[in-house]
Amino acid sequence: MSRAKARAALMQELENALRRSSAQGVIFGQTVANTVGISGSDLECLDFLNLEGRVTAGRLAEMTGLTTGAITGVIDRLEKAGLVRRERDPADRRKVFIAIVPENLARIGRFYEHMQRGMVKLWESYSDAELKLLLEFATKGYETMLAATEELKSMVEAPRPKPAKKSKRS
Amino acid sequence: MSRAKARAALMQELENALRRSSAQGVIFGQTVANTVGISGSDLECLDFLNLEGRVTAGRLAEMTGLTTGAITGVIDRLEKAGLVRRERDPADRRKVFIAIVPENLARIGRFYEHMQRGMVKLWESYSDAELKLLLEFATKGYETMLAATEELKSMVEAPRPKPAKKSKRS
DNA sequence: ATATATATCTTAGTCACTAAGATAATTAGC
DNA sequence: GCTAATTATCTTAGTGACTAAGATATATAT
Repeated sequence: MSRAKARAALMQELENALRRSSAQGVIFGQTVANTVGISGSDLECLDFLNLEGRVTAGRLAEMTGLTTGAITGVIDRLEKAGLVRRERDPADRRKVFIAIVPENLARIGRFYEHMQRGMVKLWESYSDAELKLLLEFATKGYETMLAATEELKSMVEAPRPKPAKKSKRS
Repeated sequence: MSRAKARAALMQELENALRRSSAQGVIFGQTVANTVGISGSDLECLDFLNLEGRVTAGRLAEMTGLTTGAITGVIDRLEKAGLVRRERDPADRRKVFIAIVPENLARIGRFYEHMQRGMVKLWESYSDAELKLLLEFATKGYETMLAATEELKSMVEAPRPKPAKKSKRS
């Protein structure tokens, strides 16, 4: 096999591996959600809250791609489960910040332990330089996906080049 | 900052980056599905079919974690959209193989093009050795998630150590 | 032959989602 | 300051994908 072909094959393998692991990540998430007794979207929102800290309901809608109405439902369920708290912004009383309730989040952490241990074990097998390479790859991959998502949205949001406002009505 | 601390911080960054990109991957998938006009699960199944080739309905259920009833619906919709075909196994007529219809799949490929280009560009910036490192990481990450998923399922499937059929009734 | 097992499909009911509009608070124009 | 427009969340009605349980059809075992 030529060097170029070998490289193309390597990239194909990498693509498949990334897709497989991405799909498995989705399934893992669903499984955690089932175990906890909440929906996949609910868990996804919790995850965003963990990453970004206290955010408004509207921002959650943006981040997840759900409507604000759906987010209201998500927050209702998470709040009832004691996992998050609504906090009205005193400076702008229209806004509702959603904040995690760390005490109760602990009981979810339990379901990530096995995963966490496995991942740490994997990460530990790499040198600092290798970890940096992986971090850069993950970051750039994220940026690529974000850009592709925006591109796709713009394709779908402007599908009609205008109803062609005919100057002469038929 | 000590070396150990710097390394821990690096790992934390890597974890966040992986979670972010994983979340964005989910959103990208949802966006593609919306654009195509099918559900997220439908697209996920198509993706599995692309990776694994012709598979049975039951295997799709296993792979996605959906019930066989739900898979029937997925296949019905995909078949109606002309994206897959049901093929009864002549050797075991209970089985239904699901096969992609490549001609019609092309119109979906269009929505992956931008993403694909971005990813190829990213991959090309790495040496063969680096690509191998990334492939290994993705593969091991997949295996870790798979194991964690199985572990989680066993936690939930055997939550009660049996009604304890006591040998000596109290 | 009959029973059991396997693979998919059907049915009834549930739950999260969207679209549209209601409510409430803020900002802008006059 | 008063009215209009804007922003942020919530409410409501209706839709669609999902699960659980059981039906159907085929295959294997005793």
